[in-house]
Amino acid sequence: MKVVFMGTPDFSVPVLEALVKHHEVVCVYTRAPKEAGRGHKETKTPVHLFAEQHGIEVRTPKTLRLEDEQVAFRALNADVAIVAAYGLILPQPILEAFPYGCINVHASLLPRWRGAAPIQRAIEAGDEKSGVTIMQMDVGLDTGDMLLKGEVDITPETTGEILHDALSAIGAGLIIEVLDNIDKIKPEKQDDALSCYAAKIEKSESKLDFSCPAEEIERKVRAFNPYPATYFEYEGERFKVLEVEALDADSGMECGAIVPNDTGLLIQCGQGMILVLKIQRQGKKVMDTDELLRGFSFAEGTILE
RNA sequence: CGCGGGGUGGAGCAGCCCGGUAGCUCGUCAGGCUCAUAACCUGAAGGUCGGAGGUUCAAAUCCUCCCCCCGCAA
Repeated sequence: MKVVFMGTPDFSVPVLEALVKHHEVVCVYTRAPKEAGRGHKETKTPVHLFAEQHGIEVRTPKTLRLEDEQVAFRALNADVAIVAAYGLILPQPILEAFPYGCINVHASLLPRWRGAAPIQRAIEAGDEKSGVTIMQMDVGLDTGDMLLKGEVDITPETTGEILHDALSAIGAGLIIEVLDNIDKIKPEKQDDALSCYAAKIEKSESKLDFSCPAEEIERKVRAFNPYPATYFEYEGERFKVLEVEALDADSGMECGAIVPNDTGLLIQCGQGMILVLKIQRQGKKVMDTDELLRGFSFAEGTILE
């Protein structure tokens, strides 16, 4: 099929890669390059770079609301547009531009976790399953009819990164399957009653709140690993926390207290304690906590806020 | 020109501001103690202090340039 691809981050790349292999990708839409990274150099999106390497035309409109853009889009005369974490709203004329419309690769088992950060929210909430839903887009936010799903278990070891990579790969496989059977698949409506929204992750959420139960903190650390990662502050310095173990025991000290022990960095939480296993100091690499503790020590009894 | 931290024996850190050839915790190896041990004791090996210049009687420590890693911000 003749396909237009719309996507932006790393998540989208495997999907694009699969499309390139099995179909004719005539044009790629992605977010415009922006100043990012150290030195604020202009940076192209992962999808942009991939498309360039494969000699595919790249377009980076700021919005698709303008009629000129919509005309240019339709002029591509494709069969379908595949959307995977693109980042721009698609207005009605875009959704209806091609015979098979716009088909979205969404990183959750819809109708659960519609919205921006389904991967992290699923882990954070303690879901036992996640997955990918391929759906026919409509004007709502991830409300379109579902075409195909793929599931994956969330285990106690599943981090945001692991789930992200798994879903990206699953999505790449499913989209090919959908396109191969596009005329046979029966769209299924979403049950709005079962829906929930995966709010965008705010910076402020990265800071750990030790008044929460240890288990909740453990899930959040896992969900946010490696990005944006959780942290706490100690003597004005930021320590990223990449992996913890929740302990079902209490020290009797107040929340956030560094509990004296000879195992490692132990912190009292609202209920239970956490043992920090992987940590990253500012300017340093991620390391096992006991490694850091060979040359650095946290004062026992300090209350982390 | 966005802001900032760091590169010191295998690992993690200190020393650098106030120059005088390197220290701590751990690991490794050997020996000892012990019923035994990840515990303890004794000893040993292991570093051109990221690289190149410069200043100086003397630089890990001061100056210049380069390479690499990372945090914030975006």
